[in-house]
Amino acid sequence: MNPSPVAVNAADTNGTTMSQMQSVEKQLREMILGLEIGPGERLTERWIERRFGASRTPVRAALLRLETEGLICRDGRGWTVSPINLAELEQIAVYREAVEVAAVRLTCTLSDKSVIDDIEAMLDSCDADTPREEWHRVGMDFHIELARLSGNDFLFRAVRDAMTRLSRARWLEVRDEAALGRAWTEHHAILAAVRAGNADAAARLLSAHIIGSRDRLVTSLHNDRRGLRARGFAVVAA
Amino acid sequence: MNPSPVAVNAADTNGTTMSQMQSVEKQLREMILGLEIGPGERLTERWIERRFGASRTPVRAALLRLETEGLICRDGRGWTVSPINLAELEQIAVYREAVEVAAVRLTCTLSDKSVIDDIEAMLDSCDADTPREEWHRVGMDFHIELARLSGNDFLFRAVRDAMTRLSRARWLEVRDEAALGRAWTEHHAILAAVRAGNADAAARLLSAHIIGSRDRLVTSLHNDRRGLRARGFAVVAA
DNA sequence: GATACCACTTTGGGATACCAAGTTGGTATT
DNA sequence: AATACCAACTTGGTATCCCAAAGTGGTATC
Repeated sequence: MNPSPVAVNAADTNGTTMSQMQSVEKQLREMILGLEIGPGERLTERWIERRFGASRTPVRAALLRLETEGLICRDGRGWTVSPINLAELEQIAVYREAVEVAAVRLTCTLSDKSVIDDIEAMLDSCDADTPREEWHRVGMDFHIELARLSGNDFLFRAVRDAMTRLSRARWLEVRDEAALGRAWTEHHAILAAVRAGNADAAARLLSAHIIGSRDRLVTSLHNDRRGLRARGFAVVAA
Repeated sequence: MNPSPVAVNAADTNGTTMSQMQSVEKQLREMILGLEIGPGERLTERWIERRFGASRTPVRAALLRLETEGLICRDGRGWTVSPINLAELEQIAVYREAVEVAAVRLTCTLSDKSVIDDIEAMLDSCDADTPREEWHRVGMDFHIELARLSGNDFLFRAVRDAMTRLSRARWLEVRDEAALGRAWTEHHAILAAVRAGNADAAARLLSAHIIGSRDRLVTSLHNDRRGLRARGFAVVAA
């Protein structure tokens, strides 16, 4: 994490040049989500300026946006990468349960079930050789894409934002292979219920999946609290 | 809406001076929600600078925040006050139903029911002499405060933000006195169910209330579409 | 009269200068 | 050695300046 005073002007997938603000926002978000900047770490606008070769105007705009995402928070005067907050993780799970269940119930009423195939293909793209990072991403995208199918933008954004907030914690989790396989199985079961148009079953399975994941996540983080703190990560107890 | 080049540095309830950014954000939000700036109207950073006597940095920060609230949106190059979008209103109602029902179910499990009294008192503070504007505010705050009781910050914020987005539309609605009384009655019925700890009943009543309100709101706006457009308000059809 | 063209204005994006408040490190005093 | 104090530095908040691009209006040409 050494400042390199080199302007990096990223380009989006269309090849068009992003604004400095978007560039800084994107890169900083990736550094935070990728734990290159640890939870609880202090941020100064000046450091970000030098690190990304941008001036303060786009840096501050990016910080404001990341604040609304909950990835950083004000620390009196100054900015801090949001700590991992176990109480918050539990609350998010309840929130997710509400919006994801509502979304999946909507999705079950859809006539066109073919879009389910895309999600199933995404799940099946993971096998024993797939790196953990990819499992992690697919596990998140499953929930996000499933919510997108509901057609309700607010439910979709709620799920996407909640998964973003959970992302770092899920990555920190000391997760054994069995847990990954378990999630994979549960995801498939949920999809099967959606495909059958069985809203009640899909809702029940999804709800149990979310709450179960939460419990394992919180337990895992709680047990590994010391290890995480030793790595310099701020973990706030529930 | 004439620019008056006078710096207005508002103060918050603590008497401490707000930053320019907060001041601009607050005042601009009030102008938008109060329909002093109509839905669909164009905004320029320069106009806001002059209007509030602030410079561009705080103005741009305020605009970024209001964008995440959905009150304004980018218009290519430039900003526009978000139009009233009937399709969006319908989606928000589904979103509200999900989060508010989840919140009220949590609230029903609370042991301390005395906090319910505060909300009931708020409802009862409205009578025949109360101005419409106050009825409007209390009607929104009922839902927000009920969600706050759940103790879940994400559900609370979701409800608060959704109500903010609905605010302008509800204010535009051509609402007869009977509808106001109807909402008041339904609010009381919901509170009674919560007080009795009857989560299923509370959920059912709240759900019906939200969906019923949505249908009346959308119908009202749809019928009055021409009148609203004549007032210069952009209303996007569902 | 219609249209192509060009100078001028306005706009948002960015860079930088300045300021007040808060830290920090060193120094003089006890 | 402990402490009170002060100067220099750092930081976020703000104002201002510059720039490229998009819009605008007038004009010359056909």
